[in-house]
Amino acid sequence: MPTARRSDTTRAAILEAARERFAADGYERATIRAIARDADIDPSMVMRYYGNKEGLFAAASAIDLRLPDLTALPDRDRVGAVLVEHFLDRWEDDEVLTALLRVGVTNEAGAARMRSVFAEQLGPVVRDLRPGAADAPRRAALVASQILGMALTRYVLRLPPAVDMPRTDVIAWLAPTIQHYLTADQP
Amino acid sequence: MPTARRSDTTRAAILEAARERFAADGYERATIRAIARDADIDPSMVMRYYGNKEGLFAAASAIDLRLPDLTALPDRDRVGAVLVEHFLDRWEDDEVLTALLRVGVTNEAGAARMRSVFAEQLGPVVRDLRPGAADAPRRAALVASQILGMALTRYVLRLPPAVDMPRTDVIAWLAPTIQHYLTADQP
DNA sequence: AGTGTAGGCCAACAACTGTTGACATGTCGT
DNA sequence: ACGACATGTCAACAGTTGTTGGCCTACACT
Repeated sequence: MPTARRSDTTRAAILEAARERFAADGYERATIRAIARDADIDPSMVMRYYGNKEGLFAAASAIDLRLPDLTALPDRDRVGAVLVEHFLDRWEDDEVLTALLRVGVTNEAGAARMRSVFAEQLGPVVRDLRPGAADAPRRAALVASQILGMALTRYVLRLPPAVDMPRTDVIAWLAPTIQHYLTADQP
Repeated sequence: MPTARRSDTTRAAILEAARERFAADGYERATIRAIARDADIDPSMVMRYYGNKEGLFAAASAIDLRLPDLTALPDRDRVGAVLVEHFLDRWEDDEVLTALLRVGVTNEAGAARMRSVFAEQLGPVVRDLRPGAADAPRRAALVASQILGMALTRYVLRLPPAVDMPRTDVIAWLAPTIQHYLTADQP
């Protein structure tokens, strides 16, 4: 176990500033200079600690969706609601998700990271829900399409009706959709 | 009626190249120089005809969703399927939609354009479907969230299961969702 | 035929980008 | 107290960006 280094606070400040900038501006417009200014350090420190801009993004975009174990849910009819609720929570308290979405749209490394996050974290959760079903990845992609679509319209594009919709209404509308994608027979 | 100018072919070439670049690269990485190179003209011509980069984007991102009149549909239960099919068509033969999506995520002018397109084109179609209903904008936003979410995962992020899904399967899965958002009672 | 003007090209600008290396400062073990 | 090493600062680099103004060319009208 590596002992705490004196520079850890600087590293952390850089990461936090980077996450904010990537989330607010996307990859290109989030400049190393602006990130360094936010973190109150010299731009060259970013290079020293993270190699280059890609390395910084890789470090800043590490994320754990913290998906719950849906098989442990007493009421199997509520998996859709639970999942929507969980994603709304995650999106609202972790700007990395918005950063990932913004960067993934214009940067191939960001898109790749987005793909692997969903394949490695959402995929297994969906698979465990219907053991032996070969179409689990497809169902996971359908879930992702609705979840990401709502995040896009509500938190990034900010379509007024999507922004104004109360959280409970979002859950009420989206839960049956997600439930359908997860549990319905193939149409 | 203004007579055809000699420069119209150049203007058109610039617009076409701009649409391609914006769709492929987003706003920041679609440089005026690259667009000019594609159109086989000098970068200064872009400025002469469109003022600046923002003006070029405004001109290149004009779009008509060509939404069908859903009230004229004989079978009211098929509005969801018709809409999904229509959007898949539009997305696959008009790169402006991808450009709008890519730019809207990192550029405020792009996001504004996206908002107005959906408010002015999708909004009325949804409103006409349930006359007198006050929640039409909300339903339109829900439809937008699912449509844009699928476009995002399939055409931009390229999640493999979403890319591999045959067109007919996409329609079969998404149609009930859209139908629900358009016609279900408030949950 | 001559001329005004629209169309087009070239070279340059100032600002900004990621990135680098040299140099100063501080901290720690000895 | 001294040297080694981590931490931080400064200035500069080469390249790219949007944008501008001057200049040349070819067409259209009288």
